Amino acid sequence: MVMGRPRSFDMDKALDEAMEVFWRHGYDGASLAMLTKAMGIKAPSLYAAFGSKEGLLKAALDRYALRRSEHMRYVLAGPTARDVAERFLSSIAESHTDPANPPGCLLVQGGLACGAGSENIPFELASRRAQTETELLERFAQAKADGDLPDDSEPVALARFLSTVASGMGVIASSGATRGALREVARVSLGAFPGKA
Amino acid sequence: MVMGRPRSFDMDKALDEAMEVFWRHGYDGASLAMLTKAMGIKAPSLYAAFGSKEGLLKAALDRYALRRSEHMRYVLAGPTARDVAERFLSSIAESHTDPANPPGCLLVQGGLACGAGSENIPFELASRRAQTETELLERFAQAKADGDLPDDSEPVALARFLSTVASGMGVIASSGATRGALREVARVSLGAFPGKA
DNA sequence: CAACTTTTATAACGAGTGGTAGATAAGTCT
DNA sequence: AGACTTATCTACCACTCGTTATAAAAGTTG
Repeated sequence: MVMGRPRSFDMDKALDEAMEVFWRHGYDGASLAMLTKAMGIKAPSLYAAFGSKEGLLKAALDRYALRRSEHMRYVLAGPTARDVAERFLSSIAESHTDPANPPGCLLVQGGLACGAGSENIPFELASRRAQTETELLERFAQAKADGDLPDDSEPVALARFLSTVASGMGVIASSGATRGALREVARVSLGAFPGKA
Repeated sequence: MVMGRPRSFDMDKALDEAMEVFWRHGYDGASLAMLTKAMGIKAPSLYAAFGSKEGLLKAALDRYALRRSEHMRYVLAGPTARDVAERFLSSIAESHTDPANPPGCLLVQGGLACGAGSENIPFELASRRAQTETELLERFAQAKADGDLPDDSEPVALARFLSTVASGMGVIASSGATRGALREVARVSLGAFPGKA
């Protein structure tokens, strides 16, 4: 079996560039012209590699998830539920204002609302956001079973609360909120979490 | 002076329809075709009345602000700062899941990220969101001065926290979160607020 | 080298974008 | 009624959108 002409661009580098464009402009706002220019390839190469604009987004989201899974591993490894919450919000304050990336969260910036023909993108993003919430939920349910969280605590509500605050932080970060402001939100939010003051 | 042919459509009705389209599809995702169809007018009438697509958005945002100002008057009239916070979050849980409107908040759904040529829309939305935060801030600063809030409380941080939670609720509402879920988030969030348990 | 497979670049596709002339219709005021 | 002003309609503008046909280029394998 013959191999054919090898790909002349680095897929991961190209995906990082595409991720940045989607992050900054959203799915609808990211045009093929922007994407191909940022990725340094022409449209046919893009379509050969990713199938469609939506396919490219999903590949970029997969790569984004890869980054986040490292964060989440650290977050979930917190010794107590409260530590997990603290790590979760703090790491978001940092990552959402990391000057190496566009401000905010790709899963929020990517598109809450889309035009005709892109109706499923918001669902795609929402399902990826839900995954993080589920991870928190499972961690808190375990903490409750272990007696780390009080018996009257509500893991579902706590996970949803943290996930909601995280989305909110994504919104204000994209509007220019500083890292200090996000840290403050994280600190105040933690006041709603059971455990030592 | 002569008056000319009178406008044959109801501006407020048309703006309500435009608002709904922007709300559901975002600024970039709302095409002129969608807008004119929903408003029941043709493009030249739209441009004569609003100048541009962006002008139409601003007019719709003004009308949206009008609605919200009624809510905020009630919210800010709460007897204590904690009541204000409770009213704020509760009213958002209701309004963001009002079946009469698209889910979520127009100021979030409208566009956190936009394409080329619409770069100022996110700023426009952010500045309107900031207004609500400022109103809360002023109310809490007053509460602190009155001794309603403790001396060590931070009105800026509290207002920002509530505003962030509100944005987060907008995000999860647009992803299909139920009214019950939003109420739960509101209830948990209130735990971060100083005052009686 | 020659056969084969895949990627690349050029160029274009039809559809849809926001926006606008130009003509016509519908009112008001003298 | 007739002059005047403004709104509405039809048709269209140049442009961009996501996507793709075609053919040349660049490798690997026999």
